[in-house]
Amino acid sequence: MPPATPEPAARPLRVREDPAVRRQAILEAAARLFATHGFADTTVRDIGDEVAIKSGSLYHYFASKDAILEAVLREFLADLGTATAAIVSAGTSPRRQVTDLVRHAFTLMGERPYWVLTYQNEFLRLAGQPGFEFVAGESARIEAAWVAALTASAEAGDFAVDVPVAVRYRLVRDATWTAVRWYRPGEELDAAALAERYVAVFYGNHAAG
Amino acid sequence: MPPATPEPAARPLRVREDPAVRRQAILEAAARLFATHGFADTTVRDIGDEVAIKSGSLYHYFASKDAILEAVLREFLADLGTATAAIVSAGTSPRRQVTDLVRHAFTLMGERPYWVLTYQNEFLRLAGQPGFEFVAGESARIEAAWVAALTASAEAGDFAVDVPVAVRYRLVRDATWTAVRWYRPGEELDAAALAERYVAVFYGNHAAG
Amino acid sequence: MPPATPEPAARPLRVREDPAVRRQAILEAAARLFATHGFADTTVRDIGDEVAIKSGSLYHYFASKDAILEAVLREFLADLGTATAAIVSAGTSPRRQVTDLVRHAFTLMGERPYWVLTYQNEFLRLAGQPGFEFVAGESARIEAAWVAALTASAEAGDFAVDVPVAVRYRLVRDATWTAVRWYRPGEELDAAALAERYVAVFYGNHAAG
Amino acid sequence: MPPATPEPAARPLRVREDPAVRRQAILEAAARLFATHGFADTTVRDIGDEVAIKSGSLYHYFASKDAILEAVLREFLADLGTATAAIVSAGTSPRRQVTDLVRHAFTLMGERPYWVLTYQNEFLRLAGQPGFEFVAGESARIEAAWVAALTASAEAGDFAVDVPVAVRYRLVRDATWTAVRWYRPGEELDAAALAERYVAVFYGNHAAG
DNA sequence: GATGAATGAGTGTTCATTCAT
DNA sequence: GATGAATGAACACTCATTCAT
Repeated sequence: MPPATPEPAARPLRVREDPAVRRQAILEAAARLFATHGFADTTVRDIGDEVAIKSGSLYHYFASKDAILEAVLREFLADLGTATAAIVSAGTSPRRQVTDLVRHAFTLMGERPYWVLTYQNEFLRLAGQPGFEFVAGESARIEAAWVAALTASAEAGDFAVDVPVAVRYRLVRDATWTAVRWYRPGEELDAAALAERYVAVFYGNHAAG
Repeated sequence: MPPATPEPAARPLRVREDPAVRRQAILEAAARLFATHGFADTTVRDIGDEVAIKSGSLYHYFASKDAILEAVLREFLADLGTATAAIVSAGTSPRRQVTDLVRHAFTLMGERPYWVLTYQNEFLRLAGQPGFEFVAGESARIEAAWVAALTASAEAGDFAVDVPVAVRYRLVRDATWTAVRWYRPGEELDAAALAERYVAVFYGNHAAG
Repeated sequence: MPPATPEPAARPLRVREDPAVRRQAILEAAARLFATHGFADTTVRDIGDEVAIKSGSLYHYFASKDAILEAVLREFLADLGTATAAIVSAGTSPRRQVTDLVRHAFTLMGERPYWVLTYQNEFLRLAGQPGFEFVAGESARIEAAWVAALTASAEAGDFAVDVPVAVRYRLVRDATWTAVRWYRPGEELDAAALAERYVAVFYGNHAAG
Repeated sequence: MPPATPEPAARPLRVREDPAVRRQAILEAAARLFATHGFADTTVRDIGDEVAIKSGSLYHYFASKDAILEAVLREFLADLGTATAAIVSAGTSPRRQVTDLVRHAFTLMGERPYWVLTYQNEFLRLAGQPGFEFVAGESARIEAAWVAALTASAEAGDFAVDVPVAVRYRLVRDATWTAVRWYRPGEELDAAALAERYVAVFYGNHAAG
C-alpha cells in the first residue's frame, strides 16, 4: 500500500564511502568486465554501474578509461613481480623455485582470474602503446626469473627430456598461465595439487626426495 | 583447353573479380584484423579498405559484421575438424596420433595464425551467444578426438608421468595452441621440429623406435 | 481529417541533394551560428538542425567541427584576398584604392556578415593554433595591401592630418570592419554611400574632382 | 597612522584573506580568462585555479558562472558610466569632451583590457538575455553621452567633414574601442598621444588654440 | 568559508547498417 | 555489384552545479 502522503522525491543516497575503497572497487569491477567482455567492449557506464556511480564520477578517480586499464595492469604486474622475485631469491633449489612459480601462478589464477585475463588479453595490443611501456618492461623481468630458474634446473639435470630453454620456457609458461581460462578453485584439484602435476609433466618425473 | 571464342582483349584486368574469390579475400582480411586489433576494434571500413571495396559493399557478401566473424570461425573449425578427424581415424598408434595432432597444430599456426588467434580471442566471449553455438559444438568434437588419443596413449603406457587425462589434455592443448602468440615459421625450428620437442616433453621421453 | 487507413511509418524523406550544394549550406549555417552564438557555444547538432541532417552526417562532409570552422575561414579569406588583390593592382590612384577597399568591405559586410563576424570573433583565439596558420598568413597579406594603399595616399599628400601609417591603418581598419556589428544593407545609407562618408572622414576632406 | 595595538606576529601570512578582496580577485581572473579564451571556453575550474581555490568554493561568492560574468560587466559599466558622466558634465568645450572621452577610453583599455574585451565579446550574445538587460541600458546611456558631445562639436563647426552624427558616432566609437585588440601601454605612443592623433583624424584637423 | 565527491545533461565523434542511385 | 550519403544509437569525456562533511 502506498503511503498516504507522497514522499518527497528521494534524494540520492550518497554513501560517501572511503575513496580508496571505492577506487579499488572500480579496479576490481573494471578488471572483471575487461576480462569477460574485452576492454573495447566494456563501456565506462558498465564500470560505473558495477560500483553504483555515474560514469562521469569515474573521472574523479581516473583520468580516462585507459588510465583504469593502466592501473589494473600496474597493480597486477607489481604484485606478480614482487611474488616472483621473492620466489627466485629464496635460495631454494631450482626445481623448488620452478614448482613455487607454477604453484603461485595457479594460486593467483584462482584468486584474481580477471586480472590475469585482462593482462593476457590486452598484452599484445598494448605493446608499444604510449604510457604502457611498463607492461613489456615488467613482463620481461618476470620472464627472466622463470628462464633463470628453468636454466638452473636444466643444468642440475632435473629434466627427463632435453630441449632448448627457450622452447621449454614457452611450453611451461603457456601451459601454466593459459589455465586461467578454465581453472577455478574449489574443483577436484586445488592450486597446489594441480601445480604439482603440471610440474611433474614438465620434468618427466616426480620430484626426488 | 582455352575457349573457342577469343576473349576481347580490351577487357580491364580486374583482379579478384570472382565473387567467391572476393568473399574469401574478405575473410582473410577480416581474420587478420580481428586477430591483430580485436573484433571490437576492427571496423567494417577497415575490412573494406583491405580488399579495396567500400564498407557498404561488404553487405553484398555478408549480412553483418557478426556474420563475417561467424564465417571465419565456421571455416576455421570445419578445416580443423576435418584434419583432426583424419588424424585420429588413420589407424596409427596413439602416440603417433598425438604427435600428428600437435604437428598439425603447429603447421596450422604457421599457415593461418590469424584464424587461430581469432578463434582463441573470441572463444570465451562467444560462449552461449546466439548464432555461435556451433563454436562450442565443434570445439567439443575436436576436444574429444584429442582426449581419445591421449587416453589411448596413456593406456598404452606411453607417458613417463601419470596424471588424470583431463589435466593432461588441458596442459597439452594449452601449451600447444598458445604457441600461436609467438610461433612464426622460418625461425630456428620448423613446425615439425617444434612439435617433436613438445611431444617429447609431454611424454617425458622420446618416441621409441 | 486523418486518412481512414493509417499510413505506413513514413520513411525519412531523403532529398538527395547535390553534395556540393549541401556542403555549402553547411558552411553558411555554421557561419551564421558561429557568428551569433560563438564557435564554442555552437554544437554540431545545431548545425545539423539548420540543414536538416543528423549531426553524424556532417562528418561525411567535414572531418570535425574544427574543420568546418577552417573551411569557413579559408573560403572567406580566399575571397577577401582575391578581391583585395584586384583592387590594389588595378592601377588606380591611391585614394581610389582606399575607397574601393572600404567600399568592398561594406559590401562584403552586407552580403556575408556572418563570415566576417566569425573571422573577427575567432581570429585571436586561433592565432598559432595548429591547422589555422593560414589565418594569420592570409590576414597579413591583406593588411599589407591596405597599408600600401594608405602609404601611397599619404605620400601623395591626400590626408588633411598627418599620423604614422601604422596608426592610421589601424584606425581605418577598425572603424571600417567593426561596422559589421551594426551595418545591415537596406537602411538609409547603402554600402557605397557609407563607404564614401567613412573615407571622407578618414581623409579629412572630400575627394578632389 | 598605524593601529595602536600591534598585530600578532605569528598570524599566518594568508594573502587575500578578506572576502571582498577575494571576490575582486575572482572577477579579475574571470575577466582575464573570459577575454582570452571566451566565456564558453572558460571553466569555473579555470577561474578557481587562478585564485587558488576549488571551483566549488566559487559558489560562496557567486551564484553561478553567469553571475560572475554579470558582476564583471556591472562593475565595468558602472565605472565607465561614472567616468563618462564626469567628462560630459565638466562644462568643458565639446571638442574637449570628445577628446577626453577618447583619451579615457585608451587609458581604460591600457589598464583593464580584459574587462573591455569581455564586454565587447559578449555584448552581442547577451542582448536580450534575461538578467543582462542592464548591459543594453547602461550602454545606451554611455552612447547618449558620446552622441551629445559629438553633436555639440558638430554644431560648433569643429569638424572638417560633415557626416550624419549617427555615422560619425559609430566610426569614432568603433575605431576607438576596437583598439583594445592591439593597444598595449608602454609602446611608442601612450594613451594620451594616441588619443590625440585619433581625435585629429576624426576632426580632420588639429585642435585650435 | 572550503572542499571533494557526485551528478546529469550535454559534447564531439564513431560506426554498423540501410538504401536510392 | 558497388557506392556515397544518411542515420541512430552509442561512446568517452566535460563541466556547471550541489551538498555533506
